[in-house]
Amino acid sequence: MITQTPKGTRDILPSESYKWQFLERQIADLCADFGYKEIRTPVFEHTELFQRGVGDTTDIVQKEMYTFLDKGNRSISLRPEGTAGVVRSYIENGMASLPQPVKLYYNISAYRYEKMQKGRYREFHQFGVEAFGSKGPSIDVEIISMIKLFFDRLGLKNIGLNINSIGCPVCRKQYNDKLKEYLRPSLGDLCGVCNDRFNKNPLRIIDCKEEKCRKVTVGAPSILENLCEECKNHFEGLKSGLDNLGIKYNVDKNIVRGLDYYTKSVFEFISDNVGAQGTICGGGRYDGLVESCGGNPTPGIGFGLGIERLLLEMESQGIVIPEQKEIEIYIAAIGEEADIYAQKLVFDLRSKGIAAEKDLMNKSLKAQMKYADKLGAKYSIVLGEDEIKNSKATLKNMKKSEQAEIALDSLYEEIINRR
RNA sequence: GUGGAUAUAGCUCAGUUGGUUAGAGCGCCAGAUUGUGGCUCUGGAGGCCGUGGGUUCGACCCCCACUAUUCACCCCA
Repeated sequence: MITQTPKGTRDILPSESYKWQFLERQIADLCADFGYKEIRTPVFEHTELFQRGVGDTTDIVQKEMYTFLDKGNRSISLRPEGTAGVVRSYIENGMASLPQPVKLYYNISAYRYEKMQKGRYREFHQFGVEAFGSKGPSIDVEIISMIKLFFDRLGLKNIGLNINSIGCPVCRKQYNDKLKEYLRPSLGDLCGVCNDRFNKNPLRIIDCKEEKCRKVTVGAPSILENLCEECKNHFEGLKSGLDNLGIKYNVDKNIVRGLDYYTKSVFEFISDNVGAQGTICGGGRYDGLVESCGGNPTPGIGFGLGIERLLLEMESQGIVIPEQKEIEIYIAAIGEEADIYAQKLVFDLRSKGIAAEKDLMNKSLKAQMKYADKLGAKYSIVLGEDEIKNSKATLKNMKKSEQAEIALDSLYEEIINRR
């Protein structure tokens, strides 16, 4: 059907769009306070970028990307997340020669071919941040505190923060070997997917929800206890930094994140109101990503925050978002002459920044008043022959039902004075 | 990819053991003595009853398929 949006997409109608605009303003303010500048990258990139950047072994790349050949026979993919494009841009535009760290944010749509569910769409929107060049835990703390403040400003409560460290390539390799050793005898008891994971990414087995796999992994060595000295110190630095800011967190050894590029710190903000898709925000450090995409070795960290899920959470917490500015004055006109006069009056008011409306449907006076009421106009005036002849009219306060005689050429001042 | 639920007006939903012109509330439009909204009343527009087959004298209702929506698994924002 051509009168239906494609699966997993939807229209954002005026009854919703003001909420999005509100969040966009909040995001811009937040990022200004933290010194993050906006970056806009293309909706599509070369498929190889995501294969390299997000990871060949991930579900996202293997089965969820919108990939197609363009007319020049290039393999193109719609972005399934925001980080890869930003990393590409960092390298391409030589941002390594900018003052470090480079702190960027974006507010984008992203695309994944997934089965629909509450809080999960094929076209979804993400507010994300990426910071390049800083390897200490202090920027990890900054980024987490930024999200925390964002939620606080929106009035959200009870959003849990889980953190973990998944180590660097060095200690993760050692840990993986240890884990494989532990799991090898019980390989037959693991699910099929985990048998695949055993060679590709054994860390993910810890995260498996299958009952039989959990049984096997109960006593498995944890990555946290097997971090190298540097990673351990980094994680301690993150925790004490959060303590210092009074940010509560829970260490969850099972957070692994589905994207391959993460190293050291990973974190997620969780709600139980959104349904099965409770992760409102997820992120972490990716110290090897810039290099593996072809840049010089550069540490990085970032997060992605799902706008749809955020809105669901705000709704379930009963948070009211202010609507667009109301119509200040409705000018009702009777007859053709008055209508022409009203057109000019409305234009003059609008030119000066006053939201004004007039009839466009040839409605009766009564219907015009009704319409003014539905628009939520604060004031109305009625223009007929007499008013135009005398240059005077009655200004009516719609809420209080009070009326006052005013001169037409002082209408602007009268409205301003009543604000 | 696996499993469940659902599909009637713009929205939220009724619709009798299968029976003749398919209903309500909200919303929209217009009126209720000629120039003033909200409350009330009256009227109107608006439905291929998701699509296609089947059973039946007869299907919104029963059966099958498809499509779409939705929830969960998985994955993730």
